[in-house]
Amino acid sequence: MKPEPLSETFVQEESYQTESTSKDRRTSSDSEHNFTDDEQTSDIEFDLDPRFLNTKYECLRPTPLKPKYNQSLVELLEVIEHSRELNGEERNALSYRHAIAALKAYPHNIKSYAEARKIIGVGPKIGNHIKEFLTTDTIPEAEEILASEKYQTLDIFSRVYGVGYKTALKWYRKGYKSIRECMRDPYLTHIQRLGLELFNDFQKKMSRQDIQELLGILDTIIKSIYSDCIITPVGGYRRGKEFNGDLDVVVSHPQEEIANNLLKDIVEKLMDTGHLKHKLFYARNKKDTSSELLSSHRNVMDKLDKCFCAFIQPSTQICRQVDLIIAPYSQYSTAVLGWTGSKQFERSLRNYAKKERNMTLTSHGLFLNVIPKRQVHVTSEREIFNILGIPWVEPEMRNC
DNA sequence: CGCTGGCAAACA
DNA sequence: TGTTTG
DNA sequence: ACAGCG
Repeated sequence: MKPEPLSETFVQEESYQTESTSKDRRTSSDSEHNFTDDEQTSDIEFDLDPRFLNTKYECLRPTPLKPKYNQSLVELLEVIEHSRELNGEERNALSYRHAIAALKAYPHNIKSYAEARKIIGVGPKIGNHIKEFLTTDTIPEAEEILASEKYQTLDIFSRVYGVGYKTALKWYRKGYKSIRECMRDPYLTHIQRLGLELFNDFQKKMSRQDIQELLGILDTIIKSIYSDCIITPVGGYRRGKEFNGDLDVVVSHPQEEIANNLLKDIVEKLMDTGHLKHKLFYARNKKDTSSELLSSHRNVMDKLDKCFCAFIQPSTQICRQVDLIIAPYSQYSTAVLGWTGSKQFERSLRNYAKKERNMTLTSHGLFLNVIPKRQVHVTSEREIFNILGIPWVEPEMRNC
């Protein structure tokens, strides 16, 4: 559990923590011109605020939910990012996400094109958008996107559970303009029909209080089955979001045999008690205790069980999306880490593990990529950070 | 200039 | 296998 | 119609 040799990419233990207490001592930010060195390319960050860790790995620095600076710039870039996603331009969207994540973590407002371009992740194209923003206070392309009927329609359709950009585009081309029209489409999958029917409820955000109500129910019911289950809310709720579209929960139990059958038991009970209305997605992995098949002894290659549910919230009677994930005890910490997100934080972590540590991180384990692949046993989130040699990042600061 | 970019698993 | 999910 | 890296 000791940190591996550090690659000097991250050093600063301080300047790191939730920062704030911004005693603006000489951050070079006010003096809008650096003194001498303009051409002194000797070192990496000249102009950049030294509190900012300039890296392509978002997981190495804390990113708040709401940026303190560059907020409207971030919102506009997010419009372009989303538009790229809706057009299936995945790589392109990813580039915007890198730039956005950096701006959210950046400790003051960007003041110039040159400053922006020094940030890893901001290249010529996005740099130009920022330049436009600095003079016009908006980004023309983002405004055009927001005003376009196509974007508005695709945006709505793609929010339906079971609908991605391909289906959204298909419906748009058929001339549908509303959710109601989509419901008459003759080629709906079962899940899409459900998604359309539940659309209005699923669009309603849950307050933290709403979520606490649901957690109370889950806690009571799950513990009535096995009192020593461990129940951990993850997802946006754990990252501190005030309002959430769904609730993700990781459940585990110290005894492997019990954990193996837990999902079935929980789902049955939730059905019996009338809380669970629909199963949107049910993944049950063969626990395959038959020792004959597959690899050598000690196989234990079970993956997570999970069930994405439509769950009635008693106080409001609104249907809520609740994602239940059952993890064997041995995979509990990687499951919690993996399901806490954000999506970009996960991508970054896994990419870092692979590229910088020759390891593979997934929600069901941490592996060393030697031949054959060897599992690294971990028992806590902190231990995973330590092994990867990454400074601890609070869940509330994983919002990249 | 060419390659990579996070992943696994269900449904139709 | 392609599409979608978290 | 993106950006970084080797």
